[in-house]
Order: sequence, then structure tokens, then C-alpha cells
Amino acid sequence: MDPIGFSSHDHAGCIAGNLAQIEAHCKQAKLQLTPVRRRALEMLLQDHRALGAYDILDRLRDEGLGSQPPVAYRALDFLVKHGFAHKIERLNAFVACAHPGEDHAPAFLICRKCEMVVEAQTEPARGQLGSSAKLAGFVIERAVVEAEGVCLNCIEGTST
Amino acid sequence: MDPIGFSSHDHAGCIAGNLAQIEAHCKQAKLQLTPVRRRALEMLLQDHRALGAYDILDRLRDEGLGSQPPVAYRALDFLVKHGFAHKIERLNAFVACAHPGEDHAPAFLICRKCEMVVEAQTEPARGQLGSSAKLAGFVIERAVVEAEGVCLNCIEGTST
DNA sequence: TCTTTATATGTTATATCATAACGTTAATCG
DNA sequence: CGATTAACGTTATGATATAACATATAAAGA
Repeated sequence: MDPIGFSSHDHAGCIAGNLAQIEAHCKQAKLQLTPVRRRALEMLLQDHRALGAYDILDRLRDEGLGSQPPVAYRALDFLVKHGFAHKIERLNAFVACAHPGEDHAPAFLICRKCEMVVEAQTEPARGQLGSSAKLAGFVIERAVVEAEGVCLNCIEGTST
Repeated sequence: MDPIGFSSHDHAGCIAGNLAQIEAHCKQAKLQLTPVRRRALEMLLQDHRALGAYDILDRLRDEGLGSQPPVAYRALDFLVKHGFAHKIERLNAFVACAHPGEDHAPAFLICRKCEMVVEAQTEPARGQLGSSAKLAGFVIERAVVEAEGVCLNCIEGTST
């Protein structure tokens, strides 16, 4: 649950762990983690960055796993639908979910220098937004929360 | 400062007031509120809904104020840059700012049924997201906060 | 005022992101 | 096995956005 993405961590383990968990979940829920879907997921897990659908598509194409946009979009739709990945609206791009399986309301920290994306948590119904919504009689079903800024590594590394 | 957009209000006055305030601000800051920019702004003020750049472009074209995409995008860029409008990332569309002139961190309530958009306030640096950011050493510069759901009118009007 | 400079607009072309529609293949189940 | 559903392949197109360069207009200074 920690927003660990910007600091170094056991990345190989992080990938393998998430993948194993997702595989188990798919098996249990009878979801088909097909080769295309699995590779797309692995690409997203590979780095803590957001990849565009066409980035995914290019890599799939290199591997002979599909060459047309719908192939990538369908794989990404599957991953997003089942909570294995999230779309970053600000970037029109996708990241692997950091907490697959857990029911959660994701929020993101996006570094504008290194483009790394870290997943954090929100409670959209609380805070000022929740108050405003309640006041207006608005029922929140989903929230996009994406903070842009500069991560610790990039602050330390340079000026600006 | 109230999230009044979903309830009825003096809309003509709301438009005129915002427009007057923005005109004054432009005059004072020596910003050129040219015909194209002014009309684009008026279109956004017209309803509390998000309009796509091509919606704006179509209307500008009807009025003989420009027919190519860059015309609309440049007008919108101007409005967003100076805080007279905001982009709704989730919709790839734009709304007039509800609080022009005031320095603020906008958040939005988007009704998925009537497509109305209401501007509320956030404090991105606070709450769980702010804590996560602080913990990770991440400096938030800007935040996209967009809640989707159903507004009071649409809840009352129908089932679902 | 005239010239210079900066800002805004017009236009062409193209990049980027996303999906509709339809046919084929493959897995699942009676 | 045959029917049904889900996934994939492919073509075509729609939707969003910007690069680049030419022209026009406004602002600032001589």
C-alpha cells in the first residue's frame, strides 16, 4: 500500500508477485489471461510508467502478437475492466495496477520529468469534493485523481 | 464559490457577470480578448457543459470566425492558460471557469446522464494524496480531480 | 508617424488516440 | 458433435491534437 514507485525496490519481485496474483485471480474467476493480454500486462508491469496503447501495440507487433489498434485496445480494456491496469486520463496512457485484487479508488502521482507514475489511494467521497457533492446532491460513482509534479529523484538530480 | 451548477440559477446574469469580470481582467492585464477568443468563451459560458474543441470549431465556422482546428485549439489554449476555462481530461473537452480571477485548484463533478459539469474546489496537497506525496518526496504542482456520477436532477428524474 | 517587433490568425498537412463493423478462430458446454 | 460464446484479425474510419509556415494585425519605440 505504500507509494513506493519512485524509490528503488525489488522490481523483479514486484513484477513476478503482481503477475502471480493476477494469474491466480484469473484462474479463480475464469478469466482468460490470453497471450496478448498477458504480454500487455507484462509490458505495463515492466516499468512504473504509463504506456500509450500504440506503445503496447508496437511491442506486440514486434512479437507477432497482433498488429492492429483494436488488438491493443481490447487487451487494455480487459486489463482495466478487471482492475489489473488503470488509464491515466491526463496522459491518454495506461499503467499496471499496484494493488490488483484489492477493491480501491486509485489516485496517481505523475512525475513530469521522468514520467514515472505512482499509484496512491483516495477516498473520493470525503474531503471538500465529497462535501461539495453532497451539498449539490451529486452521487459520485468514480473519480479521476491525477497529481502532476516532480518526484524526489528528479528534484535531487537537477535544478528546477 | 458554491457548486450551484446543477440547480437553477440566474444563468443570464451568470454569463454576463463572468464575461464582464474576464473582460475587465483582460483589459487590466493587457490580454487581447479577440473576437475568436471571446466567442469561444461565450460558447463555453452558454451552458454548464463541457464542449469539445471541434464543437467550438463548428460554431466558430458557422459564424465565419475560423474553420481549421488550430483556430479553436489556440482560442482554448488562451482561455485555459489565463484561467478563464478548464480542460476536463476525462472528456477531452472544455468548460468555462466558474471562478475566473480567483487563484484556485479546480475539481469537477461530471454528470454522466445530462453531461453537466460543476466546478468545485480541492486542496490537492492535503488529504491522503498529499500524505502519499509527502511520504514519497513528490512535489505536486497541479492536480486533475474529476468525479463522475449522477446529479440530483438526473437522480430525481429517472430510475438508475 | 513610421518602423520594428510581437502577437494573433489563416491554412495545409499530419500526428496521435480510439472504435465500429465484420469475418474467422478457438474455447466451452449441452 | 454441434451450438454458443469469447477472443482475435483486419479494414476502415472517426475523434482529438499539433507542427510548420505564411499572412495580418496590434503594440511599442524611434
